[in-house]
Amino acid sequence: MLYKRTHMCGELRIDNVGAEVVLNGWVSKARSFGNLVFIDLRDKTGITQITINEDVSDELLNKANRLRSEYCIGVKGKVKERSAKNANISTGDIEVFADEMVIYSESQTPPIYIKDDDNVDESLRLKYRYLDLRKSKMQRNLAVRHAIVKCARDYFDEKGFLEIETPMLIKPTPEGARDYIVPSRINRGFFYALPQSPQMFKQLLMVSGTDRYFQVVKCFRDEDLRADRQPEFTQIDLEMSFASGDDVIEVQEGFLKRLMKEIKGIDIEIPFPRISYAEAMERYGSDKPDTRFEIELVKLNSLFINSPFEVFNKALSEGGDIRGICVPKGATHFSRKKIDKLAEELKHYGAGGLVWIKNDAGNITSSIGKFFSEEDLRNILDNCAAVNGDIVFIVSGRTKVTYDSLGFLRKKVAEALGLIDNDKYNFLWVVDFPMFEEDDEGHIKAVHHPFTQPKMDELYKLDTDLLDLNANAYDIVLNGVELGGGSVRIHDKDLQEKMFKALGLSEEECMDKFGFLMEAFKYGAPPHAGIAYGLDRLVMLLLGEKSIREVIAFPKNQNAECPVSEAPSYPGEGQLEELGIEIHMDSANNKL
RNA sequence: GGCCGAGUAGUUCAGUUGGUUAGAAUGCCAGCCUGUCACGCUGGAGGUCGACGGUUCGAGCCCGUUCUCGGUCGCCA
Repeated sequence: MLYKRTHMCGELRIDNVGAEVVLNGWVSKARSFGNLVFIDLRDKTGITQITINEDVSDELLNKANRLRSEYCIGVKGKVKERSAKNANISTGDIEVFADEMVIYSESQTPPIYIKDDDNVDESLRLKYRYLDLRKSKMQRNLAVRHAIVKCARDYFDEKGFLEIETPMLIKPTPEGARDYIVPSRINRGFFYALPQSPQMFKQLLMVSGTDRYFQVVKCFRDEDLRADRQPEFTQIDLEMSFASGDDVIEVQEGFLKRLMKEIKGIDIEIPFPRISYAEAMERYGSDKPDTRFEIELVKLNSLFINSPFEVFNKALSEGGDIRGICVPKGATHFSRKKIDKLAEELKHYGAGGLVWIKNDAGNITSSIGKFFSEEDLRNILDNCAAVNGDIVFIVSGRTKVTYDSLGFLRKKVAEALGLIDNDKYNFLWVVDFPMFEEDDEGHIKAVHHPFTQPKMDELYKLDTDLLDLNANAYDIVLNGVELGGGSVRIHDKDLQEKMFKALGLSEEECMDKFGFLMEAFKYGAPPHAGIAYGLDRLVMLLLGEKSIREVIAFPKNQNAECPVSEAPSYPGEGQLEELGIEIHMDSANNKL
């Protein structure tokens, strides 16, 4: 039996009093007085109180007394005004007096509570995700995600973009992140890869004359997980022909402005500020700076030439730097113990130690007090614009170490001191990324990807100073999180070949990996540029969530497993045999 | 792979210096209850203290190993 519902559980209001209604949903809570039973009936829209007493029939009352949490039921009844109203819920003015009720299915005692502030262990939530998703917060998160995607589709449709699907089974290109590999039965011994991004196909679409492409697309990377990183994630991916970087940025600012208005009801100012990668690193120690608070890095090298503190001398003589940050009103907040703990955390970033100087009510103290006079210490404080009550933290070492440590530290202390305004949405373009960087083994690799066009006026550096060459690339950053990145692409075959060569790829490798793109570039490729957003991160930020798992229906756990279905699993001998695949048992983990 | 944190009832947690039968809240079960909405009252069930090993007269607690989960660094063109 199925009752055809007339309303959702969050809909009925005082105006509906007197109406005969039918509701379907789950028992959120049953409160029984024996001869009077109240049911909080829940669906994704809210809760309606169902009232059942002995006036109708003993059978109905008995059935009501059998109800337990999460039973799935249908109710027919009449809307009445409540004698005791509940201001906490939207339907609190009314209740439905049940005439009939059907129990669609019973429920065992659920392993997690279905309420928003339930701080149950995350692995339990993920295992019983279908129960977790019954929470109103999770339903809201899914709805907001939908609204964001719809907004993107509407906006880009209006701007002349076509949503076009690109293949999910593509050629493995083991550059950068690890691919997920899919065996082919028809081509035994050969494999597809799941795309890390639709990059090359969207460029082919530009060659195809599609002009403006976009796609809401799943992407896959077989790398370790984080709170903001899942092995399968969704991008809003787009590409524009005959477009400069500025053209792309302008369209995106229109999108993000509209998105913020539709989703958050906030008017944000465009155009967004733009800062260069070099400036972002120098001021914030990060290529995705959170600009909601003022703390900035200060380079202090010149203050410590031939200083009595050997550690700083060593850093300078090895070509490193000394940088500091001033934490306003931090002098009393940071005890020795807290500072030691921070120093310990900074070791992750390669910092050998953390030097501090406090101005506590005019009283200057410092971890390097015995090396410097009070006058010297005051001079350092002045250079960091520190005033009474402030504390200055200083890190020395390789340039990257000072950036990474202090970039982390400025965020850490801002959080600790409550300096971050959570209602602020600071969008920011970071531009002029370097084209190449050196990894630890001294290999040259692309910072962005090898299809990124260099700054054309710096092109000569391809032959002289690769590491000094900047890319025509841009990242969109919101509140310290990289929301997306894009670039002007190379559309010239010769330049693309030069890029591959600079990356140390042989002609043979290039043809094998990227030959089809190079081939396409022989037939009139238009200048083009694009960008891709991490949808999950975007939704996370707009909802104020700390993890993208909160905005993904069925996320993977830290071991990249699906806790609901228990993927991945062993495919079975038959399948493997058909694919011509043999598992070396000693290399497989002990789950086999 | 490294580092940090966590693992005790279905769930969230407490558990003192190593000492009798491991507690609380909530949930669950039973009974009573006609205006609750964190309903109330009475009673009850529920534990391999993640696992293994060691120290000890005695281990939830100390030591070692290991497993699981989360955070993070490496990694993420």
